[in-house]
Amino acid sequence: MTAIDDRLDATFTALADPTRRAIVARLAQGDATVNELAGPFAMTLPGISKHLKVLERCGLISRTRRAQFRPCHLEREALDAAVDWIEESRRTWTERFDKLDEHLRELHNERFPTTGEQAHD
Amino acid sequence: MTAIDDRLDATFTALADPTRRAIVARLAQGDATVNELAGPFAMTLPGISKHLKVLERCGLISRTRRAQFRPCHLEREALDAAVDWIEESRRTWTERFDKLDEHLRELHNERFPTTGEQAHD
DNA sequence: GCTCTAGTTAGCTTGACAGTTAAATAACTG
DNA sequence: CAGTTATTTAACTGTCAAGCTAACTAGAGC
Repeated sequence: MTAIDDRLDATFTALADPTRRAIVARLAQGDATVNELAGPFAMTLPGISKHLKVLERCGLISRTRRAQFRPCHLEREALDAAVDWIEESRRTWTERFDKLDEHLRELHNERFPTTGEQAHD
Repeated sequence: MTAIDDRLDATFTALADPTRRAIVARLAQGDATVNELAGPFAMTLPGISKHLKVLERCGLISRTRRAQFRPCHLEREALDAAVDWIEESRRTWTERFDKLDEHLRELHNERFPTTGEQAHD
């Protein structure tokens, strides 16, 4: 329970930073080295390195080693976890309105037993 | 561009806090007053009030006034925006692999001109 | 071994944010 | 109007994360 929560904290925190979102978006198009990722930003390399560490710690990216390069790779599972959480909330929310809708329709049918089914606003 | 970015920052930041996620989850089941929302938490009311302000500022919730109560209401659009951003990254990512897949299939067909179409693993 | 490139770690400053208590506002109730 | 309930604002504290510079590690190439 708390483990999942911690992971979600980390993922949403990671995505809360525009630099990190840009990095994720870039990695969505393919793996890249740290220098390639740093290119578009007016930020020092250590800054980028820190962002990558944040992304790595929450599982959003992974890094291998190729010669002196450390190519970064996007991992979709952490993204899935974030979407799943949001969708879960949305699902409940929608369900609730479906029930309300149903309830209103029932009320309507009680009042106008044989009238049509339309219940628009 | 930056406006959307700021909104996303705010939304992901809002969702990065477990208390706020719990509040969102609770509100997904229906509107609630500040005291009702505060109930489950070992936190003072001003603390909750602050969290609600964060959620309100990024558009995740809205608040009306009914007597001395201020019922909170979940707004799905901000949730949608967050999911949309993630899905956009995922879409690119998937597209890329579809292309790779296609490429591999073509390579395979070159090598084994008349063999079957299966190219698993 | 020296040097160039790629990247990380260490140490620091600054600013934002979570949480607190105490006091203020707003609306209902007698 | 005085009192009660619901909620916010103000002011303060402690923690944590973003950014920097400077120094370090790791591998490639001469």
